[in-house]
Amino acid sequence: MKRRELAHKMFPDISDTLSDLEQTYPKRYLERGAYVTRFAPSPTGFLHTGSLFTALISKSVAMRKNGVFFVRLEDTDTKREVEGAADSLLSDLALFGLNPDEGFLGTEEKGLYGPYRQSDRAAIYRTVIKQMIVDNKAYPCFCSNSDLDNLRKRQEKEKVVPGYYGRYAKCSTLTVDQALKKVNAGEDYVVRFRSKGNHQNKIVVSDLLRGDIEIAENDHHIVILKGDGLPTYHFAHLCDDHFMRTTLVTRGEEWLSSLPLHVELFKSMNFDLPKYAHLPLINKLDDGKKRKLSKRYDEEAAVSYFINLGYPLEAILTYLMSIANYNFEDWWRVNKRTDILKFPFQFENMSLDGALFDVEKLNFFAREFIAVLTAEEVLERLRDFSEAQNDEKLTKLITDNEAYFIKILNIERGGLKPRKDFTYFADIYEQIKFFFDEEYYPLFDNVGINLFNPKFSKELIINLLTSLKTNLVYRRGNEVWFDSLKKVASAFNFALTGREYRANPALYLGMTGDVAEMLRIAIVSSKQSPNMYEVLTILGKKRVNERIDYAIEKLSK
RNA sequence: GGCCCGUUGGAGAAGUGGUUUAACUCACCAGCCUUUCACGCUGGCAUACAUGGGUUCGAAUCCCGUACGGGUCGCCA
Repeated sequence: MKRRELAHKMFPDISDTLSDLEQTYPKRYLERGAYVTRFAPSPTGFLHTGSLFTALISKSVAMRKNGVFFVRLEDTDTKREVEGAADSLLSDLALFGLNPDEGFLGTEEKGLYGPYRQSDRAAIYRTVIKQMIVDNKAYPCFCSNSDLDNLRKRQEKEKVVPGYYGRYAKCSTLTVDQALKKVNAGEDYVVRFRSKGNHQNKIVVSDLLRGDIEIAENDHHIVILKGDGLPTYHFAHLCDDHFMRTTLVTRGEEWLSSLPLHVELFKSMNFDLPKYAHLPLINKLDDGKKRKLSKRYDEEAAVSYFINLGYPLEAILTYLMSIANYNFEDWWRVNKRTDILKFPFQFENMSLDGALFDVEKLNFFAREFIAVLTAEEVLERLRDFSEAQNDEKLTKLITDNEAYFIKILNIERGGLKPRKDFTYFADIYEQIKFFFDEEYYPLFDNVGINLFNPKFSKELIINLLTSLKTNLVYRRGNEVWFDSLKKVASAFNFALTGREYRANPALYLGMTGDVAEMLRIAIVSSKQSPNMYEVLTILGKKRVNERIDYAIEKLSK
């Protein structure tokens, strides 16, 4: 048989058969209703927010019924491969706790269905293709790039669908002898799938999210093996998801249009078609228009953007899940500290149109998340963050002042109404740095000194601060302390309450709040701060007085 | 352009023919609380069912057309 000769000539190294592969990669034993899903990134850059979304859902679905979630590295595009991308993809995935049950893990592989890196699977692809050549389901194509360019131009002129199909599929009509001759002559070739489809026919394909979709049959003779000997995505999908026994393919909506092709591929090989869930894309609003998040233009497209700002990773997942399932937020409200993978994600509860990425909502979840951590947990994470960012100054500061940090982070933390003022970890030190003298003094020089209300004379402020220094009562609680402040204010003819002041502004210089503000500026160099009594207690009377003295000194100039 | 998917207030989104004068969450605004901020509470904003036909006693919900948005048409994935 001539075709066998051709196949052997093209793939002399292959002696295995399809049934060998079937035996090597047997069907998996699974619980009823369990899914085998996968995360299949190509190492062309950092983890994309959309990929994380897909991975989260794949993992959730697999976990539900003791299925399998595995990672396969799709590294067949050698031109676009980025050094180190595979490792960072994997480490980011691990950071998010989306640990695979099996697959490509960087330095090693786990599982019986490997190799899990496509560049290591050449023998498998070649075995399948060899059989396809024998069965006349595929053929070598000798068209050059310029041949294809010309074809496209011609088709554009003729106003027909561009592509290699039907009467345009020149090499599909080559006889086996002709092909053999070219191969023997050492001509370059790719391998194409011989489609039997008819574009006029409609087929029904099924998607877990969208239901049945009526769509034209594929009739394109797509490339399945590239000139470099590596498979294209479509063909790798066929071989890998069959022999890795994937039962549910979760991928972005952009793949929906190639589904007819994939259906034909599986059918032609008599492989069971996996189920598909084409997930909505995450978009962003750009100049009033909605568009897919783009790696190149949108900083929030790369998960690393949020990692570098120190967003709690749980919050990112929480946000993504809130996009994924409408009933998630209800669950979350009572499970704020529960592993998100415990949430029963369901495809039925997913909306079909791509959501706009909303940083504000992410910030909300992030604040909520940090607010329910203990001070120890916050510090632990702050330390991890500063180490990850190579912030030696902050790292050392934390190491040298652990107990102090804990006190600071404990202000108004805990209880039913915790303070919610940290959104991400890069934010924290900025907000609490006034607690450190080396930060406070320059801060007061640059900022604080200018914050005093011009309504009051410097002399008055100095006198008030001086009085506060000696008359404030610490150690007996917030109430007593604030009473002592009121007493000072009152002695200087400030109204006790805003209401009294507003009723008779002519009678007073100001109100207690004004005095509190002066003190606050002198102590924290800002008009805002957490509860002042707590701040003062943490700083200690000695340092408070030093700061007041400093403010007085500066005001006197 | 062909094909496919989608379309409920600024964002996410509930709703599957009558309980809808359309939930809920974020954002925003106001008031309360309050020594500031944050929290919390109360209220509000937002002319929200793309549009035109049809089916029906009745449509956000079913059908058809149109518009708009997105995706895809590679030896990229």
